[in-house]
Amino acid sequence: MNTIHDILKQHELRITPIREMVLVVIRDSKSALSSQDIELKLNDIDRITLYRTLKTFESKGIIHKAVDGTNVQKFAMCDAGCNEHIHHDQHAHFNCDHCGSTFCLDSLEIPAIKHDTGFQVRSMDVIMKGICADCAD
Amino acid sequence: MNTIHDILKQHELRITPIREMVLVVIRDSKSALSSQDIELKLNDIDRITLYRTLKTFESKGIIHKAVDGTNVQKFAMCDAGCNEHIHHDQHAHFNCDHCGSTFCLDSLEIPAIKHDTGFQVRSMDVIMKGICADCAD
DNA sequence: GTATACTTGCAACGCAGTTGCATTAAATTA
DNA sequence: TAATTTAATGCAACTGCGTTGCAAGTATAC
Ligand SMILES: [Mn+2]
Ligand SMILES: [Mn+2]
Ligand SMILES: [Zn+2]
Ligand SMILES: [Zn+2]
Repeated sequence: MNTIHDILKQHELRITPIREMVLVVIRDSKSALSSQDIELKLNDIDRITLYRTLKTFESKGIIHKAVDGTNVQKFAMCDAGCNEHIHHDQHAHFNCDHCGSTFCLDSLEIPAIKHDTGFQVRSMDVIMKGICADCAD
Repeated sequence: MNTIHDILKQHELRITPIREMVLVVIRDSKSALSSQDIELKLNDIDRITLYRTLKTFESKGIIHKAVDGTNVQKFAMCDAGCNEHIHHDQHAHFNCDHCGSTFCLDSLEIPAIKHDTGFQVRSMDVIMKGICADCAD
């Protein structure tokens, strides 16, 4: 099993109360979270420390940015296999027009799109917009 | 033919020197432009006026945002058929890792991606990252 | 030409995110 | 367990992109 403690260890990060709390919040969320989302769930966490914590987690392959077309960064857990060197989070993201939540669509297969345009594609992001399952009810 | 003058008229906008200048810059650019990009090409244009001009153009269907995964808005010309009510700019965008330029890939067909996830998809953005044709040389 | 409605320019502001630096705390070692 | 080392934290100040309020200026319609 992968406890929060283990995850931090595995990525060679010091175990601190802030890191544990932040990682718990991200792990237990169904949707990707912004820095502010997390700030609201954790009382009295320092804004700057939180930004730095997120950057650290991202660089270590613990979390990834969920590109959703808004101008606010949102983060979600990475695959188990991600690390400092390799991020393989090639899945689409869904951003709800109604509630603003952003979800990872891990299960969704992104087809390699053909192109003979002279552009060398190295990675791709797919952003879907619409109404999320919760808001559809 | 569609002169700058005509485009503004067709979208029921007053003809002003600033609007003409800004639209010329956007029309003549191969890549999507940020507010700052435009500011640098036009001497002494007021920052705020420029932002408002871009918003106006966007709302009228003259230009559209080129979603490129950066946190800076970039704009490019719309299809001839876009207007106040209908934007149909459903094409991928390419953002160069090397020079940072963003290009519309109008010719590129975006396949409807299958999904049985409970999410109602209304629109989609595709962002490709890599090396652009110019930087590949 | 005059009236009207829209556009422009300036100042001040809001918000997400960053940088510098002193203080504090986790891990290592003895 | 205590000393040492190295990294994390917290505060202040700052940057950059974009917005809002308001007074002055200008394009358009009559
Ligand atoms: Mn994701
Ligand atoms: Mn485009
Ligand atoms: Zn929703
Ligand atoms: Zn390039």
